Amino acid sequence: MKTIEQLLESKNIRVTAMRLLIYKFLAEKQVAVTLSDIENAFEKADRTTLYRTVKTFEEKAIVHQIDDGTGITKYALCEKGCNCEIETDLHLHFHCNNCNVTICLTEHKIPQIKVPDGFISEDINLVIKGVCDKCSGL
Amino acid sequence: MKTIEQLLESKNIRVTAMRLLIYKFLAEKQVAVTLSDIENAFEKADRTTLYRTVKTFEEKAIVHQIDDGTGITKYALCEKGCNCEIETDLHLHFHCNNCNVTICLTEHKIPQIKVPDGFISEDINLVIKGVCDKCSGL
DNA sequence: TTATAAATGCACTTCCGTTGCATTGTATTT
DNA sequence: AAATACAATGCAACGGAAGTGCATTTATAA
Ligand SMILES: [Mn+2]
Ligand SMILES: [Mn+2]
Ligand SMILES: [Zn+2]
Ligand SMILES: [Zn+2]
Repeated sequence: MKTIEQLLESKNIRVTAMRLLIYKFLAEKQVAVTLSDIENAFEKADRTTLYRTVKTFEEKAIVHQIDDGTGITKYALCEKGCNCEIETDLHLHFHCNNCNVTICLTEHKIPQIKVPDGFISEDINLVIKGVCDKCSGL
Repeated sequence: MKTIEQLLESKNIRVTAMRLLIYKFLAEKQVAVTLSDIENAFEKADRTTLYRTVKTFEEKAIVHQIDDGTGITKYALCEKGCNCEIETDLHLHFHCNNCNVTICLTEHKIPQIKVPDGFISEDINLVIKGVCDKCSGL
């Protein structure tokens, strides 16, 4: 089991207090978070620092960005072993219309989609909207 | 073959010069357009009017909104016979990373996606990014 | 024609993402 | 340990796009 420090070092980015805190925050959350979510969790930190920290994490494939259609960018930790640098991790994302939460369905990979002749598929974004397990009561 | 006037009347919205122009503009385009695209095409018209016209078209299921992940909302005419009011028309959208164009693949419906127990799927957004037929040269 | 409601135009606001630049902090070299 | 080099942080400001309030114009109906 790698420590967070070791993870950051392995990605060649400096270990700083802020980065450790933000990583831990993301790790605790089971859901995708917005920049504002992080901002609210660390009121003392500057928005820009949080923004750039997340961007750095993204570049280094520590987190991935999620566009769930709400218009607000969300972020979630990558799975261990995911290789976002090379190709997108093609799991589904689910957005709950009731509690407004967005989660990674990492177990559910996006099926192969056939595109018309002449088109080349490089990346796929699939977001399902509906009611989540917590809200459906099923 | 319905005229545009008849279409608008059938949806219970007034036929105005602006609406006819915007409809024709959308009909000519084979690709999804942004509000800015429309703005540039009709420099004399006010942005708000264009914005509200498109919103009206959307409510009446004349156009549908497309979130292609670029962060800028795009719009395209609905197919005749689509029933966006009741349920989303589940066709794919393709975004070309080269020419930056987004198009409706109306013939390509989104396959059935299995969601985990307890989750209820109400709507699906599927965007494929890559190289379009015009750009691929295939 | 007049009354009623919808469409349009202008101004303004809000929100998110993003950048420039000065300052602080960390690591490396001498 | 001190000096150097570079990365991280904080503050301020910007830009684009979406959205709203309100006055004015235009279309429909009485
Ligand atoms: Mn995810
Ligand atoms: Mn479409
Ligand atoms: Zn929910
Ligand atoms: Zn193209």
